[in-house]
Amino acid sequence: MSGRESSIDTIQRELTAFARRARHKASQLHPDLSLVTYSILDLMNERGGCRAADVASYFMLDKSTVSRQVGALEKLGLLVRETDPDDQRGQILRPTEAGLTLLREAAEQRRLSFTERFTDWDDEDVARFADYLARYGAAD
Amino acid sequence: MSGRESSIDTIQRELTAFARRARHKASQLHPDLSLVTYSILDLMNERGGCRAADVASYFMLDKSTVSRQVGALEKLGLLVRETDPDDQRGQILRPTEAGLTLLREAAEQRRLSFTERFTDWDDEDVARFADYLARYGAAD
DNA sequence: ACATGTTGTTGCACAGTACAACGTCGGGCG
DNA sequence: CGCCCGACGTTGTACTGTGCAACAACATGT
Repeated sequence: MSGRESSIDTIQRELTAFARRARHKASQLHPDLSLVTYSILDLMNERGGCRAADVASYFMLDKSTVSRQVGALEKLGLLVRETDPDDQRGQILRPTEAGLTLLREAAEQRRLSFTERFTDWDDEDVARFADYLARYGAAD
Repeated sequence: MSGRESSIDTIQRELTAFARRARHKASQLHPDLSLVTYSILDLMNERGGCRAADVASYFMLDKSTVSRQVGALEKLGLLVRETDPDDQRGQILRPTEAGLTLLREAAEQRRLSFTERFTDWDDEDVARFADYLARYGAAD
């Protein structure tokens, strides 16, 4: 197996292992926000409001799943939905203040944890790693 | 926010997004092997046989979860368990021939898919990306 | 105006997971 | 040696996340 192939194998394996651990770590990091709900809130926030269909396609989730998650988040008062004035079928999702606060806290927790594990990396390596991941993710 | 911090943010976000999509993609790639069972088989294979406790700690799973997954894999004839001669409590898990075959096929599917998305990366970048991921994963 | 497609909701079923209680075995300490 | 504690795995129970299918409401093009 060539060097390139074995590198690709490593990438595959490491990313898979990461995925397998992610749920557990997310629940450790911010117990009141699951990996899914965190991701959804985060996307809504970054996009400045978005529709359920966007969330579904971005995370490759069924729309029914998103519908329920959104319902749960709304019940918790973390987001609001407004019917899209331009399209009465759709609705626009936005985090509430409470949602934003929770999101910020969770992000802070995550950042602490991530920062800690990069202590022995120098800046250039961190930057390059981020670039590679972004490049990889962009094609997802 | 410093460049380093924003890089760490990117890493965080990309890894999380990846994790959210992983299950779906795994089921696309090899429908008869879930992300979990694939990972477990793969670990057993790479370690040349291992105990359930190893799997649990490696993937941060509860031992009951592992026990059930292993049970399922055994029922499918993909692995065998032998009681550890050195410690009658434990058991050593090994993929069967059928398990190895399935694993090889799945790995091939994955490799194709991964290879495809790295077509426009040059060798050095792929190698460095792999190194970074391995380094990251080692601290997990 | 009607057929077709898009957006979200609901009913149903199932996989994956955790936690707790338990049986079994191994190892250290009196 | 005999006991107790700890490690390994299994089973019962409950919950979350997920997908698929059927549906309702709205939009769009002909």
